[in-house]
Amino acid sequence: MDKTAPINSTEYMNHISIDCVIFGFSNNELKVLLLHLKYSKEYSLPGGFLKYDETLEQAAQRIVKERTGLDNLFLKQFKVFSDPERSKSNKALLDADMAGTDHDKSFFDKRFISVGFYALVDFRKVKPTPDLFSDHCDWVSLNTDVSMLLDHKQIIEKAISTLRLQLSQQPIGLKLLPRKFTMPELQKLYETILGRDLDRRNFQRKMLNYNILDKLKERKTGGAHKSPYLYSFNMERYQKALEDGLSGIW
Amino acid sequence: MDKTAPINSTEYMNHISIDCVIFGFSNNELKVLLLHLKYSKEYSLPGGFLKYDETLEQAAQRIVKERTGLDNLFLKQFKVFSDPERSKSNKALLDADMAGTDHDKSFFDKRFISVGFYALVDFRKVKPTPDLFSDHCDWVSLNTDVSMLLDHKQIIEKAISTLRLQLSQQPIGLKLLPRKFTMPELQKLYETILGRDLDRRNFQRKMLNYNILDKLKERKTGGAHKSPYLYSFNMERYQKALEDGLSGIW
DNA sequence: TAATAATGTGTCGCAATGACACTAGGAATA
DNA sequence: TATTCCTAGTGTCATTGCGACACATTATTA
Repeated sequence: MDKTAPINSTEYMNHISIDCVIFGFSNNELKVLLLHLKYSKEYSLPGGFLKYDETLEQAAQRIVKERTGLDNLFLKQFKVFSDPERSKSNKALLDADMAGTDHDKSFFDKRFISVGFYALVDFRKVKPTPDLFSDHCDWVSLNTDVSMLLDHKQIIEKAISTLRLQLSQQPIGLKLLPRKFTMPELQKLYETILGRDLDRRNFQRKMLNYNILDKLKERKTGGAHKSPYLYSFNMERYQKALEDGLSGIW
Repeated sequence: MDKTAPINSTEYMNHISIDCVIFGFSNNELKVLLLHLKYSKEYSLPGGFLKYDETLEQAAQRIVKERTGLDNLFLKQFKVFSDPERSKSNKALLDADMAGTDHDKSFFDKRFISVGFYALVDFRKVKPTPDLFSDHCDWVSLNTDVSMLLDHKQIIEKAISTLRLQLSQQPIGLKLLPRKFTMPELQKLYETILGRDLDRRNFQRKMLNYNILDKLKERKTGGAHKSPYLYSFNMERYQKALEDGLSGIW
Protein backbone atom coordinates (compact mmCIF):
# COMPACT_ATOMS: atom_id res chain seq x y z
CA MET A 1 0.00 0.00 0.00
CA ASP A 2 1.26 3.37 -0.94
CA LYS A 3 1.81 5.68 1.97
CA THR A 4 -0.31 8.44 0.49
CA ALA A 5 -2.81 7.15 -2.04
CA PRO A 6 -6.26 6.29 -0.68
CA ILE A 7 -7.50 2.76 -1.04
CA ASN A 8 -10.67 2.20 -2.95
CA SER A 9 -12.14 0.21 -5.76
CA THR A 10 -11.21 2.74 -8.39
CA GLU A 11 -7.65 1.60 -8.21
CA TYR A 12 -7.88 -1.85 -6.67
CA MET A 13 -9.90 -4.91 -7.50
CA ASN A 14 -12.58 -5.95 -5.07
CA HIS A 15 -12.44 -9.17 -3.08
CA ILE A 16 -8.81 -9.98 -3.79
CA SER A 17 -5.98 -9.36 -1.40
CA ILE A 18 -2.38 -10.46 -1.13
CA ASP A 19 -0.44 -11.44 1.96
CA CYS A 20 3.31 -11.75 1.93
CA VAL A 21 5.36 -13.84 4.30
CA ILE A 22 8.79 -12.26 4.11
CA PHE A 23 11.49 -14.52 5.48
CA GLY A 24 14.83 -13.24 6.64
CA PHE A 25 17.71 -14.95 8.37
CA SER A 26 19.72 -13.40 11.15
CA ASN A 27 21.29 -14.51 14.40
CA ASN A 28 20.80 -18.08 13.31
CA GLU A 29 17.08 -17.64 13.34
CA LEU A 30 14.46 -17.57 10.65
CA LYS A 31 12.37 -14.45 11.02
CA VAL A 32 9.32 -12.96 9.42
CA LEU A 33 8.80 -9.28 8.77
CA LEU A 34 5.58 -8.19 10.46
CA LEU A 35 3.71 -4.93 10.73
CA HIS A 36 2.42 -3.74 14.06
CA LEU A 37 -1.04 -2.28 13.62
CA LYS A 38 -1.58 1.14 15.11
CA TYR A 39 -5.05 0.60 16.38
CA SER A 40 -5.62 -3.07 17.08
CA LYS A 41 -2.09 -3.52 18.45
CA GLU A 42 -1.86 -6.85 16.68
CA TYR A 43 0.75 -7.94 14.22
CA SER A 44 -0.15 -8.31 10.58
CA LEU A 45 1.50 -9.69 7.48
CA PRO A 46 2.53 -7.11 4.92
CA GLY A 47 -0.26 -7.18 2.42
CA GLY A 48 -2.12 -5.24 -0.17
CA PHE A 49 -4.46 -5.35 -3.07
CA LEU A 50 -4.41 -6.03 -6.76
CA LYS A 51 -4.41 -3.17 -9.23
CA TYR A 52 -6.43 -3.53 -12.38
CA ASP A 53 -3.45 -3.85 -14.67
CA GLU A 54 -1.21 -6.02 -12.51
CA THR A 55 -0.60 -9.71 -12.24
CA LEU A 56 -0.60 -11.11 -8.71
CA GLU A 57 3.13 -11.59 -8.98
CA GLN A 58 3.66 -7.94 -9.88
CA ALA A 59 1.45 -6.84 -7.03
CA ALA A 60 3.36 -9.01 -4.57
CA GLN A 61 6.64 -7.55 -5.84
CA ARG A 62 5.27 -4.08 -5.37
CA ILE A 63 4.04 -4.81 -1.86
CA VAL A 64 7.29 -6.35 -0.71
CA LYS A 65 9.27 -3.54 -2.25
CA GLU A 66 7.23 -0.96 -0.38
CA ARG A 67 7.88 -2.69 2.93
CA THR A 68 11.53 -3.62 2.40
CA GLY A 69 12.94 -1.46 -0.36
CA LEU A 70 14.05 -4.59 -2.15
CA ASP A 71 13.64 -5.56 -5.76
CA ASN A 72 14.30 -8.73 -7.64
CA LEU A 73 13.00 -11.10 -5.03
CA PHE A 74 12.58 -14.77 -4.58
CA LEU A 75 8.81 -14.74 -4.51
CA LYS A 76 6.43 -17.66 -4.67
CA GLN A 77 2.69 -18.11 -4.63
CA PHE A 78 1.87 -20.86 -2.17
CA LYS A 79 -1.85 -20.89 -1.44
CA VAL A 80 -5.11 -19.00 -1.64
CA PHE A 81 -6.99 -18.55 1.61
CA SER A 82 -10.69 -18.38 0.99
CA ASP A 83 -12.63 -19.21 4.13
CA PRO A 84 -15.69 -16.92 3.96
CA GLU A 85 -15.25 -16.23 7.67
CA ARG A 86 -11.66 -15.17 7.34
CA SER A 87 -12.31 -11.49 6.66
CA LYS A 88 -15.08 -11.18 9.20
CA SER A 89 -14.22 -9.31 12.36
CA ASN A 90 -11.63 -7.60 10.29
CA LYS A 91 -9.79 -5.41 12.69
CA ALA A 92 -7.95 -3.86 9.80
CA LEU A 93 -11.24 -2.15 9.15
CA LEU A 94 -10.91 -0.32 12.39
CA ASP A 95 -7.43 0.63 11.43
CA ALA A 96 -8.67 1.84 8.09
CA ASP A 97 -11.11 4.06 9.90
CA MET A 98 -8.36 5.43 12.04
CA ALA A 99 -5.93 6.10 9.27
CA GLY A 100 -7.89 8.66 7.37
CA THR A 101 -11.12 9.35 5.64
CA ASP A 102 -10.06 9.06 2.03
CA HIS A 103 -10.34 5.32 2.00
CA ASP A 104 -13.44 3.69 0.71
CA LYS A 105 -14.95 1.94 3.70
CA SER A 106 -17.18 -0.13 1.45
CA PHE A 107 -14.05 -1.49 -0.20
CA PHE A 108 -12.82 -3.00 3.03
CA ASP A 109 -16.27 -4.04 4.07
CA LYS A 110 -16.31 -6.97 1.69
CA ARG A 111 -15.27 -10.55 1.66
CA PHE A 112 -11.65 -11.03 0.63
CA ILE A 113 -9.85 -14.06 -0.59
CA SER A 114 -6.15 -13.70 -0.08
CA VAL A 115 -3.33 -15.05 -2.19
CA GLY A 116 -0.34 -16.03 -0.07
CA PHE A 117 3.18 -15.36 -1.28
CA TYR A 118 6.40 -16.01 0.47
CA ALA A 119 9.61 -14.11 -0.13
CA LEU A 120 13.19 -14.80 0.84
CA VAL A 121 15.26 -11.69 1.46
CA ASP A 122 18.64 -10.65 2.73
CA PHE A 123 17.90 -9.45 6.23
CA ARG A 124 20.68 -6.88 6.25
CA LYS A 125 19.51 -5.14 3.10
CA VAL A 126 15.96 -4.60 4.24
CA LYS A 127 14.74 -1.18 5.31
CA PRO A 128 11.55 -2.08 7.13
CA THR A 129 8.86 0.48 6.34
CA PRO A 130 5.46 0.49 8.03
CA ASP A 131 2.37 1.08 5.95
CA LEU A 132 -0.62 3.34 6.56
CA PHE A 133 -2.14 1.17 9.21
CA SER A 134 0.94 0.25 11.17
CA ASP A 135 3.19 2.17 13.50
CA HIS A 136 6.27 0.02 13.09
CA CYS A 137 7.73 -3.17 11.60
CA ASP A 138 9.48 -5.97 13.42
CA TRP A 139 11.44 -8.99 12.44
CA VAL A 140 9.73 -11.62 14.51
CA SER A 141 11.30 -14.97 15.18
CA LEU A 142 9.14 -17.93 14.28
CA ASN A 143 9.35 -19.21 17.81
CA THR A 144 7.92 -16.03 19.24
CA ASP A 145 4.22 -16.20 19.85
CA VAL A 146 2.56 -12.90 19.10
CA SER A 147 -1.04 -11.93 18.59
CA MET A 148 -1.86 -11.78 14.92
CA LEU A 149 -4.55 -10.43 12.66
CA LEU A 150 -7.19 -12.76 11.26
CA ASP A 151 -5.75 -16.02 9.94
CA HIS A 152 -2.26 -14.64 9.48
CA LYS A 153 -0.78 -17.13 11.88
CA GLN A 154 -2.03 -20.03 9.78
CA ILE A 155 -0.77 -18.32 6.64
CA ILE A 156 2.72 -18.21 8.10
CA GLU A 157 2.48 -21.85 9.11
CA LYS A 158 1.54 -22.86 5.59
CA ALA A 159 4.34 -20.73 4.15
CA ILE A 160 6.90 -22.52 6.28
CA SER A 161 5.68 -25.99 5.49
CA THR A 162 5.75 -25.12 1.80
CA LEU A 163 9.25 -23.71 2.15
CA ARG A 164 10.37 -26.93 3.81
CA LEU A 165 9.02 -29.02 0.99
CA GLN A 166 10.61 -26.81 -1.63
CA LEU A 167 13.91 -27.07 0.18
CA SER A 168 14.31 -30.62 -1.01
CA GLN A 169 13.58 -29.75 -4.59
CA GLN A 170 15.46 -26.58 -5.24
CA PRO A 171 18.44 -24.68 -3.89
CA ILE A 172 17.75 -21.97 -1.36
CA GLY A 173 20.01 -19.39 0.14
CA LEU A 174 20.87 -17.07 -2.70
CA LYS A 175 18.50 -14.40 -1.50
CA LEU A 176 18.77 -15.20 2.19
CA LEU A 177 22.52 -15.11 2.66
CA PRO A 178 25.19 -12.53 1.89
CA ARG A 179 27.11 -13.09 -1.33
CA LYS A 180 29.97 -14.75 0.52
CA PHE A 181 29.12 -17.13 3.28
CA THR A 182 30.58 -20.05 5.15
CA MET A 183 29.44 -23.64 5.11
CA PRO A 184 28.38 -23.49 8.79
CA GLU A 185 26.23 -20.46 7.99
CA LEU A 186 24.55 -22.24 5.11
CA GLN A 187 23.99 -25.25 7.32
CA LYS A 188 22.43 -23.13 10.05
CA LEU A 189 20.02 -21.77 7.46
CA TYR A 190 18.98 -25.26 6.44
CA GLU A 191 18.68 -26.39 10.02
CA THR A 192 16.55 -23.39 10.85
CA ILE A 193 14.17 -23.96 8.00
CA LEU A 194 13.93 -27.68 8.62
CA GLY A 195 13.71 -27.25 12.35
CA ARG A 196 16.26 -29.94 13.13
CA ASP A 197 20.00 -30.49 13.33
CA LEU A 198 22.03 -31.88 10.48
CA ASP A 199 25.38 -33.59 10.55
CA ARG A 200 28.13 -31.14 9.73
CA ARG A 201 30.14 -33.49 7.55
CA ASN A 202 27.24 -35.08 5.71
CA PHE A 203 25.75 -31.69 5.05
CA GLN A 204 28.91 -30.42 3.47
CA ARG A 205 29.31 -33.50 1.33
CA LYS A 206 25.79 -33.36 0.03
CA MET A 207 25.81 -29.64 -0.56
CA LEU A 208 29.07 -29.77 -2.48
CA ASN A 209 27.71 -32.62 -4.56
CA TYR A 210 24.93 -30.36 -5.77
CA ASN A 211 27.70 -28.49 -7.49
CA ILE A 212 26.20 -25.06 -7.05
CA LEU A 213 28.88 -23.64 -4.78
CA ASP A 214 32.18 -21.99 -5.60
CA LYS A 215 34.78 -22.39 -2.88
CA LEU A 216 36.66 -19.14 -2.52
CA LYS A 217 40.32 -18.69 -1.60
CA GLU A 218 39.40 -16.44 1.29
CA ARG A 219 38.47 -17.48 4.76
CA LYS A 220 36.20 -15.71 7.16
CA THR A 221 38.36 -14.03 9.78
CA GLY A 222 37.43 -12.41 13.04
CA GLY A 223 35.62 -15.44 14.37
CA ALA A 224 36.71 -16.79 17.71
CA HIS A 225 38.05 -20.04 16.30
CA LYS A 226 39.41 -21.72 13.22
CA SER A 227 38.48 -19.60 10.23
CA PRO A 228 36.09 -21.27 7.86
CA TYR A 229 36.31 -21.02 4.08
CA LEU A 230 33.99 -18.68 2.25
CA TYR A 231 31.72 -19.89 -0.51
CA SER A 232 29.49 -18.21 -3.00
CA PHE A 233 26.78 -19.58 -5.23
CA ASN A 234 27.72 -20.34 -8.79
CA MET A 235 24.99 -18.37 -10.46
CA GLU A 236 24.88 -20.39 -13.63
CA ARG A 237 24.56 -23.73 -11.88
CA TYR A 238 22.30 -22.32 -9.22
CA GLN A 239 19.86 -21.12 -11.84
CA LYS A 240 20.03 -24.43 -13.60
CA ALA A 241 19.32 -26.24 -10.35
CA LEU A 242 16.37 -23.93 -9.74
CA GLU A 243 14.88 -25.02 -13.02
CA ASP A 244 15.83 -28.68 -13.05
CA GLY A 245 15.45 -29.31 -9.36
CA LEU A 246 17.80 -31.03 -6.98
CA SER A 247 17.90 -34.74 -6.42
CA GLY A 248 17.85 -35.74 -2.77
CA ILE A 249 15.66 -35.09 0.20
CA TRP A 250 16.95 -34.12 3.60
CA MET B 1 -22.46 -23.97 -13.01
CA ASP B 2 -25.96 -25.12 -12.47
CA LYS B 3 -27.79 -26.04 -15.60
CA THR B 4 -30.67 -23.69 -14.89
CA ALA B 5 -29.69 -20.87 -12.58
CA PRO B 6 -28.57 -17.67 -14.27
CA ILE B 7 -25.10 -16.40 -13.57
CA ASN B 8 -24.76 -12.98 -12.09
CA SER B 9 -23.16 -11.11 -9.27
CA THR B 10 -26.06 -11.64 -6.92
CA GLU B 11 -24.98 -15.19 -6.41
CA TYR B 12 -21.33 -15.20 -7.46
CA MET B 13 -18.37 -13.10 -6.49
CA ASN B 14 -16.93 -10.81 -9.10
CA HIS B 15 -13.46 -11.23 -10.56
CA ILE B 16 -12.87 -14.73 -9.23
CA SER B 17 -13.21 -17.88 -11.27
CA ILE B 18 -12.18 -21.49 -10.86
CA ASP B 19 -10.82 -23.85 -13.46
CA CYS B 20 -10.61 -27.56 -12.83
CA VAL B 21 -8.24 -29.94 -14.56
CA ILE B 22 -9.94 -33.29 -14.10
CA PHE B 23 -7.56 -36.17 -14.72
CA GLY B 24 -8.77 -39.65 -15.53
CA PHE B 25 -6.87 -42.75 -16.52
CA SER B 26 -8.06 -45.18 -19.16
CA ASN B 27 -6.54 -47.22 -21.94
CA ASN B 28 -3.16 -46.57 -20.43
CA GLU B 29 -3.52 -42.90 -21.09
CA LEU B 30 -3.90 -39.89 -18.87
CA LYS B 31 -6.88 -37.89 -20.01
CA VAL B 32 -8.50 -34.61 -19.11
CA LEU B 33 -12.23 -33.99 -19.08
CA LEU B 34 -12.97 -31.06 -21.37
CA LEU B 35 -16.11 -29.24 -22.39
CA HIS B 36 -16.80 -28.47 -26.00
CA LEU B 37 -18.23 -24.97 -26.29
CA LYS B 38 -21.37 -24.63 -28.34
CA TYR B 39 -20.57 -21.40 -29.97
CA SER B 40 -16.83 -20.96 -30.21
CA LYS B 41 -16.27 -24.65 -31.00
CA GLU B 42 -13.26 -24.63 -28.74
CA TYR B 43 -12.58 -26.85 -25.78
CA SER B 44 -12.70 -25.40 -22.31
CA LEU B 45 -11.81 -26.58 -18.83
CA PRO B 46 -14.75 -27.21 -16.54
CA GLY B 47 -14.98 -24.08 -14.50
CA GLY B 48 -17.22 -21.86 -12.51
CA PHE B 49 -17.45 -19.12 -9.98
CA LEU B 50 -17.31 -18.64 -6.26
CA LYS B 51 -20.50 -18.26 -4.25
CA TYR B 52 -20.54 -15.80 -1.41
CA ASP B 53 -20.62 -18.43 1.29
CA GLU B 54 -18.22 -20.97 -0.18
CA THR B 55 -14.53 -21.63 0.18
CA LEU B 56 -12.66 -22.14 -3.07
CA GLU B 57 -12.32 -25.81 -2.21
CA GLN B 58 -16.06 -26.18 -1.79
CA ALA B 59 -16.69 -24.39 -5.05
CA ALA B 60 -14.26 -26.66 -6.86
CA GLN B 61 -15.95 -29.72 -5.37
CA ARG B 62 -19.29 -28.42 -6.53
CA ILE B 63 -18.04 -27.71 -10.02
CA VAL B 64 -16.43 -31.10 -10.46
CA LYS B 65 -19.47 -32.83 -9.08
CA GLU B 66 -21.72 -31.08 -11.57
CA ARG B 67 -19.54 -32.21 -14.46
CA THR B 68 -18.78 -35.73 -13.28
CA GLY B 69 -21.36 -36.71 -10.68
CA LEU B 70 -18.54 -37.57 -8.31
CA ASP B 71 -18.09 -36.62 -4.70
CA ASN B 72 -15.25 -36.99 -2.29
CA LEU B 73 -12.49 -36.10 -4.69
CA PHE B 74 -8.79 -35.77 -4.64
CA LEU B 75 -8.70 -32.06 -5.28
CA LYS B 76 -5.79 -29.69 -5.08
CA GLN B 77 -5.22 -26.00 -5.60
CA PHE B 78 -2.15 -25.57 -7.73
CA LYS B 79 -1.92 -22.01 -8.99
CA VAL B 80 -3.72 -18.75 -9.51
CA PHE B 81 -3.66 -17.36 -13.04
CA SER B 82 -3.80 -13.61 -12.97
CA ASP B 83 -2.51 -12.16 -16.21
CA PRO B 84 -4.70 -9.10 -16.80
CA GLU B 85 -4.89 -10.06 -20.47
CA ARG B 86 -6.07 -13.57 -19.79
CA SER B 87 -9.78 -12.82 -19.76
CA LYS B 88 -9.68 -10.44 -22.67
CA SER B 89 -11.09 -11.73 -25.92
CA ASN B 90 -13.16 -13.99 -23.77
CA LYS B 91 -15.02 -16.14 -26.20
CA ALA B 92 -17.01 -17.54 -23.31
CA LEU B 93 -18.72 -14.20 -23.38
CA LEU B 94 -20.10 -14.97 -26.78
CA ASP B 95 -21.22 -18.30 -25.47
CA ALA B 96 -22.88 -16.60 -22.57
CA ASP B 97 -24.76 -14.45 -25.02
CA MET B 98 -25.87 -17.47 -26.89
CA ALA B 99 -26.97 -19.46 -23.90
CA GLY B 100 -29.74 -17.23 -22.75
CA THR B 101 -30.54 -13.77 -21.59
CA ASP B 102 -30.80 -14.31 -17.87
CA HIS B 103 -27.12 -14.04 -17.33
CA ASP B 104 -25.61 -10.79 -16.29
CA LYS B 105 -23.42 -9.74 -19.18
CA SER B 106 -21.65 -7.20 -17.03
CA PHE B 107 -20.62 -10.05 -14.74
CA PHE B 108 -18.69 -11.74 -17.51
CA ASP B 109 -17.42 -8.50 -18.88
CA LYS B 110 -14.87 -8.13 -16.12
CA ARG B 111 -11.36 -9.16 -15.41
CA PHE B 112 -11.12 -12.58 -13.81
CA ILE B 113 -8.34 -14.18 -11.92
CA SER B 114 -8.72 -17.91 -11.95
CA VAL B 115 -7.76 -20.39 -9.30
CA GLY B 116 -6.57 -23.67 -10.81
CA PHE B 117 -7.48 -26.97 -9.18
CA TYR B 118 -6.65 -30.42 -10.35
CA ALA B 119 -8.72 -33.47 -9.56
CA LEU B 120 -7.99 -37.17 -9.88
CA VAL B 121 -11.03 -39.28 -10.60
CA ASP B 122 -11.96 -42.83 -11.48
CA PHE B 123 -12.62 -42.62 -15.19
CA ARG B 124 -15.23 -45.38 -15.17
CA LYS B 125 -17.39 -43.74 -12.55
CA VAL B 126 -17.66 -40.40 -14.28
CA LYS B 127 -20.87 -39.35 -15.98
CA PRO B 128 -19.65 -36.46 -18.12
CA THR B 129 -22.22 -33.68 -18.10
CA PRO B 130 -21.89 -30.56 -20.25
CA ASP B 131 -22.71 -27.19 -18.77
CA LEU B 132 -24.79 -24.32 -20.13
CA PHE B 133 -22.21 -23.22 -22.62
CA SER B 134 -21.12 -26.57 -23.96
CA ASP B 135 -22.75 -29.12 -26.19
CA HIS B 136 -20.76 -32.11 -25.02
CA CYS B 137 -17.84 -33.35 -22.90
CA ASP B 138 -14.86 -35.37 -24.01
CA TRP B 139 -12.05 -37.16 -22.31
CA VAL B 140 -9.12 -35.78 -24.23
CA SER B 141 -5.75 -37.45 -24.17
CA LEU B 142 -2.89 -35.19 -23.18
CA ASN B 143 -1.15 -35.92 -26.42
CA THR B 144 -4.05 -34.73 -28.49
CA ASP B 145 -3.71 -31.14 -29.61
CA VAL B 146 -7.05 -29.39 -29.59
CA SER B 147 -7.98 -25.73 -29.78
CA MET B 148 -8.63 -24.37 -26.31
CA LEU B 149 -10.22 -21.36 -24.69
CA LEU B 150 -8.05 -18.55 -23.36
CA ASP B 151 -5.05 -19.79 -21.40
CA HIS B 152 -6.55 -23.17 -20.63
CA LYS B 153 -3.78 -24.99 -22.41
CA GLN B 154 -1.19 -23.45 -20.10
CA ILE B 155 -3.35 -24.23 -17.11
CA ILE B 156 -3.35 -27.90 -18.05
CA GLU B 157 0.41 -27.82 -18.55
CA LYS B 158 0.92 -26.39 -15.09
CA ALA B 159 -1.44 -28.93 -13.59
CA ILE B 160 0.57 -31.78 -15.03
CA SER B 161 3.91 -30.46 -13.95
CA THR B 162 2.54 -29.97 -10.45
CA LEU B 163 1.12 -33.47 -10.44
CA ARG B 164 4.50 -34.83 -11.46
CA LEU B 165 6.19 -33.06 -8.61
CA GLN B 166 3.62 -34.22 -6.10
CA LEU B 167 4.07 -37.75 -7.34
CA SER B 168 7.39 -37.95 -5.59
CA GLN B 169 6.04 -36.64 -2.35
CA GLN B 170 2.77 -38.40 -1.86
CA PRO B 171 0.99 -41.55 -2.96
CA ILE B 172 -1.31 -41.28 -5.93
CA GLY B 173 -3.70 -43.74 -7.42
CA LEU B 174 -6.41 -44.15 -4.82
CA LYS B 175 -8.85 -42.02 -6.75
CA LEU B 176 -7.54 -42.86 -10.19
CA LEU B 177 -7.64 -46.64 -10.07
CA PRO B 178 -10.36 -49.15 -9.24
CA ARG B 179 -10.29 -50.53 -5.72
CA LYS B 180 -8.43 -53.62 -6.84
CA PHE B 181 -5.69 -53.21 -9.36
CA THR B 182 -2.56 -54.93 -10.56
CA MET B 183 1.00 -53.80 -10.19
CA PRO B 184 1.37 -53.34 -13.97
CA GLU B 185 -1.70 -51.11 -13.94
CA LEU B 186 -0.29 -48.99 -11.14
CA GLN B 187 2.99 -48.79 -12.98
CA LYS B 188 1.32 -47.68 -16.18
CA LEU B 189 -0.34 -44.89 -14.23
CA TYR B 190 2.98 -43.70 -12.91
CA GLU B 191 4.61 -43.97 -16.31
CA THR B 192 1.79 -42.01 -17.86
CA ILE B 193 2.01 -39.20 -15.38
CA LEU B 194 5.78 -39.07 -15.51
CA GLY B 195 5.86 -39.43 -19.26
CA ARG B 196 8.60 -42.06 -19.24
CA ASP B 197 9.08 -45.78 -18.78
CA LEU B 198 10.05 -47.30 -15.48
CA ASP B 199 11.68 -50.62 -14.78
CA ARG B 200 9.06 -53.20 -13.86
CA ARG B 201 11.05 -54.85 -11.10
CA ASN B 202 12.45 -51.69 -9.55
CA PHE B 203 9.04 -50.10 -9.60
CA GLN B 204 7.50 -52.99 -7.73
CA ARG B 205 10.25 -53.03 -5.13
CA LYS B 206 10.01 -49.34 -4.46
CA MET B 207 6.24 -49.29 -4.38
CA LEU B 208 6.06 -52.21 -1.98
CA ASN B 209 8.62 -50.52 0.25
CA TYR B 210 6.27 -47.60 0.66
CA ASN B 211 4.15 -50.07 2.52
CA ILE B 212 0.83 -48.67 1.39
CA LEU B 213 -0.32 -51.69 -0.60
CA ASP B 214 -2.14 -54.83 0.47
CA LYS B 215 -1.41 -57.81 -1.73
CA LEU B 216 -4.63 -59.76 -2.26
CA LYS B 217 -4.99 -63.50 -2.65
CA GLU B 218 -6.82 -63.04 -5.95
CA ARG B 219 -5.32 -62.68 -9.34
CA LYS B 220 -6.70 -60.81 -12.27
CA THR B 221 -7.98 -63.37 -14.76
CA GLY B 222 -9.10 -62.93 -18.34
CA GLY B 223 -5.91 -61.24 -19.44
CA ALA B 224 -4.03 -62.68 -22.38
CA HIS B 225 -1.10 -63.90 -20.32
CA LYS B 226 0.07 -64.84 -16.88
CA SER B 227 -2.44 -63.48 -14.42
CA PRO B 228 -1.08 -60.77 -12.19
CA TYR B 229 -1.87 -60.41 -8.50
CA LEU B 230 -4.37 -57.88 -7.39
CA TYR B 231 -3.52 -55.19 -4.87
CA SER B 232 -5.49 -52.60 -3.00
CA PHE B 233 -4.37 -49.59 -1.05
CA ASN B 234 -4.11 -49.93 2.67
CA MET B 235 -6.24 -46.98 3.61
CA GLU B 236 -4.67 -46.36 6.98
CA ARG B 237 -1.12 -46.33 5.67
CA TYR B 238 -2.13 -44.50 2.52
CA GLN B 239 -3.63 -41.67 4.53
CA LYS B 240 -0.60 -41.54 6.72
CA ALA B 241 1.65 -41.35 3.68
CA LEU B 242 -0.50 -38.55 2.29
CA GLU B 243 0.17 -36.53 5.40
CA ASP B 244 3.75 -37.46 6.11
CA GLY B 245 4.91 -37.69 2.52
CA LEU B 246 6.90 -40.39 0.83
CA SER B 247 10.64 -40.55 0.86
CA GLY B 248 12.18 -41.03 -2.53
CA ILE B 249 12.05 -39.24 -5.81
CA TRP B 250 11.55 -40.93 -9.13
C1' DT C 1 1.86 -79.03 -27.59
C1' DA C 2 4.82 -75.49 -28.72
C1' DA C 3 5.40 -70.61 -29.25
C1' DT C 4 4.50 -66.19 -27.35
C1' DA C 5 4.11 -62.73 -24.10
C1' DA C 6 3.50 -60.96 -19.88
C1' DT C 7 4.15 -61.58 -14.76
C1' DG C 8 6.75 -63.10 -10.34
C1' DT C 9 11.05 -63.10 -8.15
C1' DG C 10 16.09 -62.57 -7.27
C1' DT C 11 20.96 -60.77 -7.81
C1' DC C 12 24.86 -57.66 -8.42
C1' DG C 13 27.28 -53.42 -8.26
C1' DC C 14 27.38 -48.59 -7.64
C1' DA C 15 26.15 -44.39 -5.40
C1' DA C 16 24.01 -41.94 -1.71
C1' DT C 17 23.46 -41.63 3.08
C1' DG C 18 23.96 -41.78 8.11
C1' DA C 19 27.07 -42.46 11.94
C1' DC C 20 31.32 -41.45 13.53
C1' DA C 21 36.91 -40.04 14.51
C1' DC C 22 40.75 -37.67 13.83
C1' DT C 23 43.47 -33.49 12.48
C1' DA C 24 44.12 -28.41 11.98
C1' DG C 25 43.85 -23.74 13.30
C1' DG C 26 42.51 -19.54 15.82
C1' DA C 27 41.60 -17.23 20.34
C1' DA C 28 41.62 -17.01 25.15
C1' DT C 29 43.82 -18.18 29.40
C1' DA C 30 47.35 -19.51 32.55
C1' DT D 1 54.76 -19.04 25.48
C1' DA D 2 52.35 -23.07 26.26
C1' DT D 3 47.99 -25.03 27.25
C1' DT D 4 43.20 -25.41 26.65
C1' DC D 5 39.03 -25.00 24.26
C1' DC D 6 36.20 -24.63 20.54
C1' DT D 7 35.27 -24.80 15.85
C1' DA D 8 36.35 -26.12 11.07
C1' DG D 9 38.40 -29.38 7.54
C1' DT D 10 38.72 -34.02 5.93
C1' DG D 11 38.16 -39.14 5.81
C1' DT D 12 36.20 -43.90 6.74
C1' DC D 13 32.86 -47.59 7.19
C1' DA D 14 28.63 -49.98 7.03
C1' DT D 15 24.02 -49.78 5.42
C1' DT D 16 20.55 -48.64 2.27
C1' DG D 17 18.51 -47.38 -2.06
C1' DC D 18 18.49 -47.78 -6.69
C1' DG D 19 19.48 -48.89 -11.58
C1' DA D 20 20.48 -52.63 -14.66
C1' DC D 21 19.68 -57.09 -15.60
C1' DA D 22 18.27 -62.82 -15.84
C1' DC D 23 15.57 -66.50 -15.18
C1' DA D 24 11.55 -69.07 -13.90
C1' DT D 25 6.34 -69.17 -14.15
C1' DT D 26 1.79 -69.06 -16.18
C1' DA D 27 -1.92 -68.04 -19.28
C1' DT D 28 -3.33 -67.69 -24.04
C1' DT D 29 -3.28 -68.94 -28.85
C1' DA D 30 -1.54 -70.83 -32.93
